[in-house]
Amino acid sequence: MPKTEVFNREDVLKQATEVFHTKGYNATSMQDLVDATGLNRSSIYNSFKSKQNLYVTCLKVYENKYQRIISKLLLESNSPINAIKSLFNIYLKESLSDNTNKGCLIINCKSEMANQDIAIHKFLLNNQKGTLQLLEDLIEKGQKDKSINKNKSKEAYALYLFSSMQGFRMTSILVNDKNQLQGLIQTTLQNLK
Amino acid sequence: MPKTEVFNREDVLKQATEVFHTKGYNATSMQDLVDATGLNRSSIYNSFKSKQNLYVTCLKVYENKYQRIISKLLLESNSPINAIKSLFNIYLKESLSDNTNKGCLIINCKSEMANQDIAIHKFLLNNQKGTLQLLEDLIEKGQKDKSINKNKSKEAYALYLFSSMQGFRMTSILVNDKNQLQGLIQTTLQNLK
DNA sequence: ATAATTTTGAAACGTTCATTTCAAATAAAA
DNA sequence: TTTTATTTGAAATGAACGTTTCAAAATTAT
Repeated sequence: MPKTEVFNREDVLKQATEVFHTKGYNATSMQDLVDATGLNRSSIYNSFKSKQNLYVTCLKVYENKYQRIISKLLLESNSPINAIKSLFNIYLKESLSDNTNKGCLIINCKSEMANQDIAIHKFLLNNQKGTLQLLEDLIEKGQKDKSINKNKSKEAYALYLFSSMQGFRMTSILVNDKNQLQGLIQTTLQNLK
Repeated sequence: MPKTEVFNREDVLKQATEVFHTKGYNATSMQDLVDATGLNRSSIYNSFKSKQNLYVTCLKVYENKYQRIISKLLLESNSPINAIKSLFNIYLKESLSDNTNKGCLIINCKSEMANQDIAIHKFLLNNQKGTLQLLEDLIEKGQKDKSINKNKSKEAYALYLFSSMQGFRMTSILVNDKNQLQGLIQTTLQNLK
């Protein structure tokens, strides 16, 4: 009986994410989203409820994308330390290919919204928890196979890497030199060896 | 002949900075600034030209504040590595005492505005250049007095610390546990020893 | 075909935005 | 005290904001 959605939800979210990523939440207007997606205003509200809800949906899609990337990477890597290195290299590659220097959507979100919106605050806490857990598991393995030293606990190293990744993604907004960024990754990881 | 400004410019900038710091640039309205400063709309425009110009002025005041803190700290510290440690500890202290978890004004600015406003982009580049130069000088001294190892060049370690500081300040937005943050500083600095 | 249900388009909602205007108040210099 | 330059207050500017409304179009099942 019902007429069904004609647009491709995945595409629309991709386009909306691109806008939020480039301009941030507050600088993105509903008109920007209408223009970027080609959808009608009311279709957006019909399908995504509100600007804030659409934003959170984009965050989750973005989060999922990286979770899939990381999972794949873990399977491909022969050792935990190489998996970590590959992860940094993905950030490096993305940064170098992004001419608009947008940085990371989730880090931008944290900077702009963490203390302003409780739903987003919750999302960020959950994202952090998951990332730390994943890193802890990796480090535990690395410390067992001796590719990572035992100077610090897995919890300490996980937080270190979590923090380093945020630093790297912030740094690579204004530093676009490949050698410098590769050096930064090396320096960061030398701490674990 | 002229009637002179009655308000205290320093106070007004402090109040405006607080608003920008808490809400970010785009979420801060002129009304917010009027409310926070107690100034009249037209007085703000008269004295600060525009919202964007006021924002940049606040950024510069904030930057100066830290430059003064760091200078003082360099004089007080007996060694470069301790100066660096003290700097991280200042960030730690600020983070723990900031119940609103605002993060760093300049990092928030980079995340929100670096790719949106060329005047701000320029400010950020200059800020980065100054910070890196200061860190390089410190590291050079540390490598001379052997408190910092020579595994990497002073340029590489300066970028590492610059990046680590950004990571730390991002991390401390959602991690408020003193022990964890102290551990993070330790882990970060162990790399230099 | 018809009925049922949803999406769509266009316009309008009331609010808030950054900025401007301008006369009144103010204060230093003459 | 008058002149001169500036700051102030309050109101207004027009544009943009996020969201709602609702009739028309569209699509599927009967």
